[in-house]
Amino acid sequence: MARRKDHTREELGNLILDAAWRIVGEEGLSSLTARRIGTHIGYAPGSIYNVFPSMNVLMLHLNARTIDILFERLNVPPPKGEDFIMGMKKMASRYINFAQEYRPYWMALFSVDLGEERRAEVWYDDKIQNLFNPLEGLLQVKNQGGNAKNVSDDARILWSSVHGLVYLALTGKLPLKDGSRTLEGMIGRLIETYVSGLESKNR
Amino acid sequence: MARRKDHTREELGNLILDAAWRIVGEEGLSSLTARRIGTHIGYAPGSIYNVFPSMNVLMLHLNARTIDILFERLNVPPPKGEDFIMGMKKMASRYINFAQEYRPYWMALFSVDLGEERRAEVWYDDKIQNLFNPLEGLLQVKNQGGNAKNVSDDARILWSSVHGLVYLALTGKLPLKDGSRTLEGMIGRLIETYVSGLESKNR
DNA sequence: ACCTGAACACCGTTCAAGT
DNA sequence: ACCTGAACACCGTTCAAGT
Repeated sequence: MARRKDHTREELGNLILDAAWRIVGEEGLSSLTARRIGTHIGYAPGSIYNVFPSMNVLMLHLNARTIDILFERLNVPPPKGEDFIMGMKKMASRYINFAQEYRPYWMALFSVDLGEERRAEVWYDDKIQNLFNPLEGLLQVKNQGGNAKNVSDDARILWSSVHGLVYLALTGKLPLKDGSRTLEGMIGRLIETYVSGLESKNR
Repeated sequence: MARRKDHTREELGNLILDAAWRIVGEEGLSSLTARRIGTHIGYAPGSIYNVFPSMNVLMLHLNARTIDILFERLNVPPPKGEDFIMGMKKMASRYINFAQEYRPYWMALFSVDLGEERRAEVWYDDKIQNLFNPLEGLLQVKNQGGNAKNVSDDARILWSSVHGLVYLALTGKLPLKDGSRTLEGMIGRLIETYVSGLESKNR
C-alpha cells in the first residue's frame, strides 16, 4: 500500500514536529523515536525520512521551536528608564524560568551533536545569533557612543556566563543547597561585578 | 558455561572501564555499548551488570576518570609571585586545552542525565566539588583577610562562566569565526572585567 | 558465586514493492 | 510520487540454566 498524500510534505513535517513536541513533553527526550512518532501520526516510521534526513536533523527543527519560544521570552522591551542592572537580572531570571518550565526541550538544545549535518543547516545558526540580540540591546543603551565590538563581546560573554551557571546548577554540577547560595544570587553577583568592572574600565 | 573467576570483581570493573575508555577514544561516545565492551574484554554483555547496575552508572565511573585527569591539569601551583590575572587566564587555557584534547570524554561529562541513580553515587559530587579548589586557591591568595564566602562564590561564578564560554564555543553555539573574536580573548575579557569589578567593590 | 546465551522489547535507517 | 512493511544491524537489560 502507499500513496496516501493525505498531507503535503510541509503539513507532514509539521505533523511530525507536533507529535515530537508532545512526546518530549509527555514522555521525555529519551522517548523521542522515529517509531513512536510514526504511531502518533499514523504513518510508518520510514515516512519520516521523506521529510527529515535523520532523527538528528528532526531534533534540530524541534530545537528551532524551542529557540523561538525562548527568544519571545527574552525579547521583552524593558520599562522606560528601568535600571540597567535590574534589566539584566530580569533577563537572567527569564532564562532560568524558561529552562525550568521547558526543561526537556531546553536540555535537547545541548544534546544534539551533529557534525557534518550541522553545516547543511545554516538557518539554525541564525536563530542562535538572534538570541544574543535582546541582551545586546540592553548593553547598547548603556553604552551610547561606546565601542560596538565591546558591546557585542560583552553580550556574548555575559550570556555564556549566565548559561554556564544555569546549566551547571540545573544539572546538579554546581553545589547550591549547602549554605545560603542561590542561583539567582550567584547570577546577580556575576552581573553586578561584571558591570562594575566595565564601569571602572571606562572611567 | 560460567564460573570463570579469572578476575576479582574489582579487576573486572577496571577491565570494563579500561575497555570503555579505549572505545570512547577510538570510536567515539556513541560506540560505547555494553555489547562492545563485552567483546573487548571477552565477557558476555550481561557480565557487566555484575559490576555496574546500568550503563549510566558505568559512564559515571568513566567520568570520574576524566575528572581526575582534569583536576591534575588544573591543580598546578602557580609560579611564586605570578600575576593573579595571568594565573587565572592560564587556568582557563588549561581547561580549553583539556576540553579539546579529551573532547569525547569531556562531552560525556555533560551528557549523562541520571535522575534517581545520581543520589546513590555521592562520591561523584565530591569529585566535582574538588574541581573548584584550584581556582578557589588562586582567589584566596588575592583576597587575604577578605570574606571567605565571597571567594567561594567567585570561584564558582568564574568557573561556571568560563565553562559556559568554552562549552558554547566548542559546540558551535557561540559565533567566533566571523570577526576577530577568539575564545581565549573572550575569556580574557571576562576575567579582567570581573576582577576589576571585584577591586572596585572592595575599594 | 559467577558467567553465559538467549530472550525481550526496543532502536535508526534503508529500500523493494505496492498504489 | 508517496508510503509501507519488512529487513538489517544494532541497542540495554534480565534471567534461567549451567559450572
